[in-house]
Amino acid sequence: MAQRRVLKYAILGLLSKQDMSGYDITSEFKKAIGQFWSAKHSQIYLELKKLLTEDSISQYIEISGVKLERKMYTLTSKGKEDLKSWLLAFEDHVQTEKDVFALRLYFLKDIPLEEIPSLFENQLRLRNEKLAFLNDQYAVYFGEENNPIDLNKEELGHFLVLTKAIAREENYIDWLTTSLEIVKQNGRK
Amino acid sequence: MAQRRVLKYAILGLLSKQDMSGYDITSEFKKAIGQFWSAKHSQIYLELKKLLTEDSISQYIEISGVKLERKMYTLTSKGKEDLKSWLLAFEDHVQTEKDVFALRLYFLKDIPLEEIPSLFENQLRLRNEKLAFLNDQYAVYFGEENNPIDLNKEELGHFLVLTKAIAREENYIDWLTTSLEIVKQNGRK
DNA sequence: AAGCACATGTAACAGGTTACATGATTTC
DNA sequence: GAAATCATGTAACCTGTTACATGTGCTT
Repeated sequence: MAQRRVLKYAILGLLSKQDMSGYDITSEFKKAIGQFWSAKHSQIYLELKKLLTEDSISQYIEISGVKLERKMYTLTSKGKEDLKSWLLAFEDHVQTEKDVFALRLYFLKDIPLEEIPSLFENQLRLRNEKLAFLNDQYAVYFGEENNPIDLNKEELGHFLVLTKAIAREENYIDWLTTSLEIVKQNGRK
Repeated sequence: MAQRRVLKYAILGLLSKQDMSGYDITSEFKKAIGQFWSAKHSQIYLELKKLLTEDSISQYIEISGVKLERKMYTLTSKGKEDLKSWLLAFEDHVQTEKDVFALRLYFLKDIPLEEIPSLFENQLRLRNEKLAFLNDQYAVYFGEENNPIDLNKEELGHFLVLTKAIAREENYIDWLTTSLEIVKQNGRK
């Protein structure tokens, strides 16, 4: 069974930290958590509407400035229950982590040899940019703090996710570097 | 821009190795390439129909046994062109690699401390099972061959994708192991 | 003859992206 | 006053999953 309604639980999880508007939720998906899940504002507003009718969240209005309305959302007790049971569920299998670059490399034989290095170099550039961004984030939030044992539970979730993202990118870059060498040597043979 | 019609190109790529039926394509997604892209048979048959009307592939019938029809598909010259230009395209950004376990960990503060180790252990079990499967595959295809420089171009694609999948799982397992220790120590403080 | 793998298809629904549409507030 | 950001929403379309539906061929 595929994992269903992940966006629902991502939103409930964000709201369990603090009340937010649809716009705030959209912004969160551009930060740390966006490394592992994201959605566009159009989808988020629809999901919020659905969560309201399901009584998992409730809404109130805040005014910014003179008349700009921010629709703020809060978890209901049902929403808290929904979130908690989702967080405690055991996964029975890992889903395919889709990766278009790896897919393309599988079809390597149809790529002219001279085109391959620039494909790798482009990917390396993108991955290095992402890694630099993640390292910046790490420095901002955990720069001085070199012992995660001192973090509170909320910070710890952020820490684990950031270190996961960093490890993932470093591992990707290592594989790209090694593979590029192999392909170059293979081509010279 | 999100990457569009990836399934189309995955199918064209598979057909560039040899003619296949919809069933064969479905089977391929259960092997190495399924680590990076997959689809259900229902979606594959629809996509094949679409590719036929677009003249990217053509169809012929093979009979197995007495009357079981296998609809075989071949790349047309248009299909080969489509595939080639997709393989040479530069990606302008890396997409979010969705990962539900990491998402759940971000919401760690809402998980009771005593439940956390079993969540990690479940994930470790799943990841270790996957790694064992991948290592088996590696042994089957590249067991004796310890020098990828001797591989031909078709085998090289397979090699790179398999080593990528193995590296990904090893990296995941390392992070899980380290993180579980951190969470345990953090909880004792 | 039972069970499993081979083989193809459709329908309903769920999830996600792009484009369209509008207006307020802040910053320079 | 222009531009960027804040803020919310809908419509059309594309992608992907689950369930339904049917039949053949091989192995034991």
